[in-house]
Amino acid sequence: MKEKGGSIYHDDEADFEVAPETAYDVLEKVNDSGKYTGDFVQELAGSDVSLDRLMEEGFTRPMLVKQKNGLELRVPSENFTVTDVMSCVGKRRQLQVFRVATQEACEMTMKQWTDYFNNPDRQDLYNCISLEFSDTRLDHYVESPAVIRRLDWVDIMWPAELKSQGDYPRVQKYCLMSTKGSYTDFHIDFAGTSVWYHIIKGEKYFWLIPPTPENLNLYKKWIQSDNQHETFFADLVSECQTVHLETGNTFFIPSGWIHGVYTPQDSLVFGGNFLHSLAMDMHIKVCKIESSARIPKNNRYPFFVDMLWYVLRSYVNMVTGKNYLESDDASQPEAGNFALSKREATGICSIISFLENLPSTKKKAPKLIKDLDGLLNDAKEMVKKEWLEGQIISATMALSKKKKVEKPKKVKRSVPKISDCQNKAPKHRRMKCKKCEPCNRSECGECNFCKDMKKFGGPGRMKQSCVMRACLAMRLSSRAECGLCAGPDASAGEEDYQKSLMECAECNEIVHPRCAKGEGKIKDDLPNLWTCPKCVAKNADTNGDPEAKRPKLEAEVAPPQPLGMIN
DNA sequence: TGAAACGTGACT
DNA sequence: AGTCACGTTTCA
Ligand SMILES: [Zn+2]
Ligand SMILES: [Zn+2]
Ligand SMILES: [Zn+2]
Ligand SMILES: [Zn+2]
Repeated sequence: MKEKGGSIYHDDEADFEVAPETAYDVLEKVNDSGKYTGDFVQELAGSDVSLDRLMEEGFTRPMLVKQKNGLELRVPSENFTVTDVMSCVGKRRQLQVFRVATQEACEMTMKQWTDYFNNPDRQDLYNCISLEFSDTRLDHYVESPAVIRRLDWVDIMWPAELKSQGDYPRVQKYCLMSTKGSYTDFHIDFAGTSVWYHIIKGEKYFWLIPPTPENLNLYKKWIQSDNQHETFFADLVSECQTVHLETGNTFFIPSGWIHGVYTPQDSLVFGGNFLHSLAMDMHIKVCKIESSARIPKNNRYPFFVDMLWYVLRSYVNMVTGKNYLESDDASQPEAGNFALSKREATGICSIISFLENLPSTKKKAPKLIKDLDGLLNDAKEMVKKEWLEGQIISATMALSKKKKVEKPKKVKRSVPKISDCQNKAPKHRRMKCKKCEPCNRSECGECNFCKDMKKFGGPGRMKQSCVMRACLAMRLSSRAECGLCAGPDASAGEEDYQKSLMECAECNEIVHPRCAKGEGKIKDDLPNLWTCPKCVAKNADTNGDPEAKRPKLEAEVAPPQPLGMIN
């Protein structure tokens, strides 16, 4: 995963190399589109991207859907900005970004990133392609196309019990923010995951290469070569196709496809990676390539082997009715009544042989399966039996109907304690920011609050804003004052006076941090919100333990996840 | 002064 | 936990 700028770096002035630089001009490659004449991409209407179609065709060609209607994809409008992303994920969220000039990964906060992105005078090119946001408020604004949800192994194979606890491969929802001129060199997404990819705003330019055995061999050699980034991989293969994506387009990349990405315009993209039953062989193939290339764990599909065990157990359950999952909701309805198609059986054979041949160090039971050998034996028996001839995938079809798991809502914190009930200032009403994407939407006319409005023929009693217009960054009233320095000679009106005011989430007091003594604890849910020094001290008192509140239980610590989707 | 709609509390 | 109703705040 290397990032490069669109232009050649000087290689004539130094006989020492700082870092492997491009030996070609990416823009030149973009303009040389006549050279890459493959014909793989299917252009479809959203409603044509159906489960039936994918199961029939096997999802082996990239698909382009220009208008999202029919995909049942939920995304914000093209007015959604990087600032809105910040409002959702929090200013202090750490991002992994790539510095284009040096091609190195580095970290910055969401706030730093937003300031960088919103300033048109950019000194350096950076590219952010690895913000997984399913643990943030953004989660509710983005949902993958319906057909993807019915294929994604995380949704249909991973135990719901674990997923609802946040214990699952978190690669389903990425936000990609790319500056004009960014480039991601050729790669295969981890474990040969397929990708859905929706352009909220901007443009993307893909080079696409099918994962034929020849191309995979070339790719293997190329990623292990010393001069990988001096060679434009598309020039090594016999067939490559380019595709230019624009605002509103949705793109689907099949398993294993080798692709490079250029960013012709600043762009905001939502997308996700997924494993699925139509590409079992490819997942194993790519996993083996990654292992032999010693790809670091951070850049691989998390819990891939665990996932294979869960997949195997799901098929064994569907076909034989036997259950190897230690869980309450272990069995599917009508389990035991399904057969395997030839393609399913072939894929499952790949998985069986992969799991069987794991070195004993890696043959570790996933959390909810104990009897690995029993499962393997039953799986082997299962694939020996006759499979449904001609029938398209059956067990998979049945599994695709598995219900979506509900996330536990964020627990409303702090039961009102006796100490809290005292000296609480009256709540200050916050106002819509009028800048974020929801603030600038028009009324949907369909939600409960809209229907209540007189303008939509309702009684007008509820007096609430349209749910689609819920502000992402509710601001303090413009007449808010510092409770400490406000007075006749206060410097109200100065720009900083308003901007730096902080409201305490617990006692509701509004003060300047500089006027309060002690350290407050800034909150990221709303602008200008913190726990004031007084309340921080009070909490420390109440808890007895002044420093750390409560040590996190092992189960609460998020499992390690990859640093990023590779586009 | 009127329109918009926030925060809260009662009800289910 | 979700729905509904209302007094009241804020802005223009
Ligand atoms: Zn509405
Ligand atoms: Zn807003
Ligand atoms: Zn002050
Ligand atoms: Zn406070």
